[in-house]
Amino acid sequence: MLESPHHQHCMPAKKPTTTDKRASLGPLDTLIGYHLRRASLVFYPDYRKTKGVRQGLVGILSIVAANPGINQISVGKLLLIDAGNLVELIDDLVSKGLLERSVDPMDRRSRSLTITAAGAAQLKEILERIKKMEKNMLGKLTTRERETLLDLLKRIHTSDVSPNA
Amino acid sequence: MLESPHHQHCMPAKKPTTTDKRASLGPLDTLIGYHLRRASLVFYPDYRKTKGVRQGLVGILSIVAANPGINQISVGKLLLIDAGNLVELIDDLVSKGLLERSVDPMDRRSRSLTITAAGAAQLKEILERIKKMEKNMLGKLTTRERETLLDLLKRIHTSDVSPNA
DNA sequence: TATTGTTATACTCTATAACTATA
DNA sequence: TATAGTTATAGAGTATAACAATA
Repeated sequence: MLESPHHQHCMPAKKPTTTDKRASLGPLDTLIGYHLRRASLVFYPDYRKTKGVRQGLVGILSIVAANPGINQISVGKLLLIDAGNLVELIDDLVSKGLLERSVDPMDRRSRSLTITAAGAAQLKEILERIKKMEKNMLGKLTTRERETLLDLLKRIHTSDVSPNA
Repeated sequence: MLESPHHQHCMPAKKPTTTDKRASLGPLDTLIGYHLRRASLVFYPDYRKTKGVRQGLVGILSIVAANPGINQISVGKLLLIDAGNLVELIDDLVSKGLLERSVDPMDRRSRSLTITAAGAAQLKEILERIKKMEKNMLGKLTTRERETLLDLLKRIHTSDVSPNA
């Protein structure tokens, strides 16, 4: 997104046209889903700028690091990534030497994933960058507020409810 | 996402393989960005299921309803949708008879957008569904917690900070 | 028969750039 | 020269389905 609407501050009161930027969101402004999405977008672009890392890659590295030998299906379930879409992501990490994929001798359908030394090093580096970035972006929140936010978010997405009405 | 990992409850303790679903997220679990994204995904699919409405459409209708005569650039800035990507979305709404688009006589470059009666009716209906859905999904939170969440989210994404480190 | 992984495909979302018409 | 809108294109993200190997 190149043109973010965050320029109100240092602007010399541009001549208001029919549609100035003081325009309102209308009822959208009352929807939690909208603000959740919007807040998550604040973080999203920087994930990608961080060393060309795509959406799932940090997640995959983190999970494999924490669960050596985990298989692809399990990783996908944790990250809500479809098995079919996971294949290329892991191909990518394997080809970069960050992960190793081998047939699980206990169940030859499964691929046993482990992180390499290079993968662990890269994960560490990326996590440090992300942490620093998050600290920057959450500067307006107190420590207590950040804890509250994390708690509320977890309680939302750790729900079993999958309403369809 | 067909296979969500929300099935722990009624399952008769499946034989644990090398990689059971009690696997951990690792350091990912400490990142606010991850939990924001994850929580926003809880809401996202249902937006789309609601009458085949795509990502931006509810937002566009809501903004045009609140700001009759607004132009496309302004709508795009409010929703962080690129001007080029907005065209087809508005085409869609116009072709469905939900919006009207006309040349602004004061500035013939601009397109003046207004919502139709059908558009207003549909917006009202969709908003009611979304509100109901949100109430469902936020059932675990008290009213006070919802207010807190909304406040924290707004403070995150209403930031002027766009860190690049 | 069910599960793991793979391939293919299609659709949405996002990003970039070139172009027009107006200002 | 700058802005509003349009068109085209390419890349990610996501969803669906068919298939092989294995259980």
